[in-house]
Amino acid sequence: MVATPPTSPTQLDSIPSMGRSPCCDENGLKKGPWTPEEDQKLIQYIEKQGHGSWRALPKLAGLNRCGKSCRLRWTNYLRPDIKRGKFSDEEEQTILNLHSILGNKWSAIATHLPGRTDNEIKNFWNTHLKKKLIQMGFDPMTHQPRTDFFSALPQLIALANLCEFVDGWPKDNHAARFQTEAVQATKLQYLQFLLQSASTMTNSSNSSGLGTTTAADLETMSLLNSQMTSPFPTMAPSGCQNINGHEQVNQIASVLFEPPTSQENIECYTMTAGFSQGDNSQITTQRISPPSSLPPLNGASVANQGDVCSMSSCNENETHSIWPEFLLDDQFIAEFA
DNA sequence: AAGCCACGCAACCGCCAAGGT
DNA sequence: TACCTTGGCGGTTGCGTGGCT
Repeated sequence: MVATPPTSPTQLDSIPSMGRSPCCDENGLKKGPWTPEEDQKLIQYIEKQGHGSWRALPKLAGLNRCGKSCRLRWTNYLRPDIKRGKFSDEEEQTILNLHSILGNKWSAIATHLPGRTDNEIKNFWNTHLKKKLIQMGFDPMTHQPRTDFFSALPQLIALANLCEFVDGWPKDNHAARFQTEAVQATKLQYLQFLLQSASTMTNSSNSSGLGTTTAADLETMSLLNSQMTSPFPTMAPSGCQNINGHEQVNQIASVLFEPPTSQENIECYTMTAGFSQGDNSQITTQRISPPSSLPPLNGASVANQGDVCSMSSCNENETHSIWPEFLLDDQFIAEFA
């Protein structure tokens, strides 16, 4: 079988020095971009003899290259089973899922994507997926929502509330649109956070490590991830409904809002997320330990040790205070799914 | 038309682990 | 056991390209 060099000779001829230029030529060995002639020599030799010892190969194949360079050229570019072209949505999703589990183990990830090289996946990650995750508010390394989200959220919400405050004033299109977008972004981030927290819990409770991760675990994580990484949360509530029982729901609250652990009273911060619905209800969250530089919004409260931050539906004008317990019920999930 | 800049990607570098002597 | 060789991996670099001003 003859491998087709992905870059045609004419293309290469027109590109005198693609990629990194030769920085030195230790031992007189050539470095830098491969020419079509070199590619042909390498392909022909490996097809006839196999690569055997990479160190010995260059001499035997008549190439003035080091073995390492030959191996790299073959495995990343000339190998006949390499799949070129854009990554499909399925491949992208696979990379995201595997990266959330394996991290930057590109070679391990590549074993799950036939025809794709670790180098290609790595490049795709660095140029596309990483940015995509960042744009969506996720830390690309941990796949968790960025930890600076809640510290940035109050400003966002304060601005949104400001718009509400001046509701009586004539609102221009920009202000109205900003408020809408702020609310949308808040909703998106919040729901993604919920899902990710659920995913984390599922992962940690069902498996103690990679070696014990079951197919069911992977399936669950994959499901949650696929919901999480969609451009806008249109997920069905089923992902959350997998979490059975009130106790686990309260664990989510713990993860989300980090209840106070000290004996001292801690200032509580009220975040009005403003998830306005047709029935005029809102989702209101209470958060412990606000950024000290920002004043509390909408009526500060004091939380005692053991209090669990709350999130519940309430009417627009209801006084916000510490709720006795966190309740994430199916109604909420369904309401905002 | 020219300059600037961000992006994509091939290729190199340095390190590490495994296997052989 | 220590050293050497080899292959493999992840991080990084730097050039070409295309879009924008």
